Amino acid sequence: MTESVSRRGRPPGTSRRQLERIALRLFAEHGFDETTVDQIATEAGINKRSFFRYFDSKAAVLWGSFDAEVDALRKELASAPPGTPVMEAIRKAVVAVNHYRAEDVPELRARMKLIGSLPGLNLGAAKHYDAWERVVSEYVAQRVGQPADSLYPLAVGRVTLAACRAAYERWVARADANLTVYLDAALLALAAGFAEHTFTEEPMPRRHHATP
Amino acid sequence: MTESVSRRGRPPGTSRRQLERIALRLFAEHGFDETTVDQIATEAGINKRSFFRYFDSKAAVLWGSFDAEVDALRKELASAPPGTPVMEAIRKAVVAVNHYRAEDVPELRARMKLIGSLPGLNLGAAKHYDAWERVVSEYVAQRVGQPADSLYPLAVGRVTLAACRAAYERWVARADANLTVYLDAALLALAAGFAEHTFTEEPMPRRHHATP
DNA sequence: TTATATTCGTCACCAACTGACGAATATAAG
DNA sequence: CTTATATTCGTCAGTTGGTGACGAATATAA
Repeated sequence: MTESVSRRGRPPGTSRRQLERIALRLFAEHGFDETTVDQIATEAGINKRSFFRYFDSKAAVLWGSFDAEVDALRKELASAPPGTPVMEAIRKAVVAVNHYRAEDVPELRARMKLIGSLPGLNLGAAKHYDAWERVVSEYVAQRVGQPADSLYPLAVGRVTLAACRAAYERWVARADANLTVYLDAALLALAAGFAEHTFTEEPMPRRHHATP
Repeated sequence: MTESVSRRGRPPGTSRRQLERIALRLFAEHGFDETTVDQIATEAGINKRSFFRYFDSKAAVLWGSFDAEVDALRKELASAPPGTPVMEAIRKAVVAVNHYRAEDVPELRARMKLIGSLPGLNLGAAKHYDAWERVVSEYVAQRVGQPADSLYPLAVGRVTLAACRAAYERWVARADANLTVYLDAALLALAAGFAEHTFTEEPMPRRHHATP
């Protein structure tokens, strides 16, 4: 579709997307640590060295869509109605960005499962999380007229991501509800300061509901 | 002082603490990535292989005191007055655990600086953070009668750590205030749901105040 | 003196990366 | 058609973190 009219030079032997698919499949089959870069590269018909020309690291494969989401979140926040309370705007933006087409959900779930549950998936996480948090922090900074690296914007950024990670984890564990239900519940509770009266039941899956 | 009456076998060539000191110094001088395990081991008069008998990984050196703090937090929460609101109890426990003797502050600061700011210090972080979060989650779970891996306890654990990390980062950046002031401010704002009226100034250092 | 426990150093090895360099393969310019 | 240039590729050699195996070193206990 987005055919870049064929440039000069030797054509690529594969694509980022293709490597991603192969890697995710191997990770799911044999585990992350048990899958070597050599296996992924060989299966894609390229050399190990070339794999690292597509991805900075083995773990970076898992973060492909995450990075794109960070951009989406930035745009979503930029177009938020100016009157909205901060936490409400953040919540709505996060929820909006996390609507996925039904066909994309299985891969997303596999990705999150690897990122969240696998031992040793610590690697490279903070780098990407930081970008996510910074987006929120900068929005808060702009809203309240403080530097983005001052305490409150920083804290809101970190805390929001933390709440989302908890929501992701529950969603992955139960595998039966709409992701946004969990995100919304977690961020609502956050905006309420996690006061006791917000500790009701877990949000209940109402069956899958298609996203527009 | 805690002289373990001299056991059998060949005596250790060095100590965890000694390796820690050497490593932190080298990290500060040349950076984390630029310091090899071989250098640390050689400087301590032992072999690279023996280094890994003291620490599981190179990054684990930075987390020595952190792991101890997790235990302290668990105990602190266990002895919290039952009537206290949850977020208040957590806040007080976190603050209590983070009182350091003045002489220990410089090393703590160096440690946190490496953990928080250095590129590539992502490694192994999640593993330790998880332990921290789980302590809070389990407390919340017990307080509200839900499983520790259900959404709200999970979210409170993650979110609390996130707020603390933001406080740590500001404290490291400004290097002039008492750590607990930042922690307290961040957790108070969290308990208030980060509503706008809590976005005042940054907490102000009142000079260092000795901890009992 | 001998048995046993504990740490140590050495060696061999794997996997994640990285830099260098020339080969392969495409289009564009002459 | 030939040549220049761009782009990706594979190979290779090397560094570093990390692990398993095994015997040597060194202490106390029998």
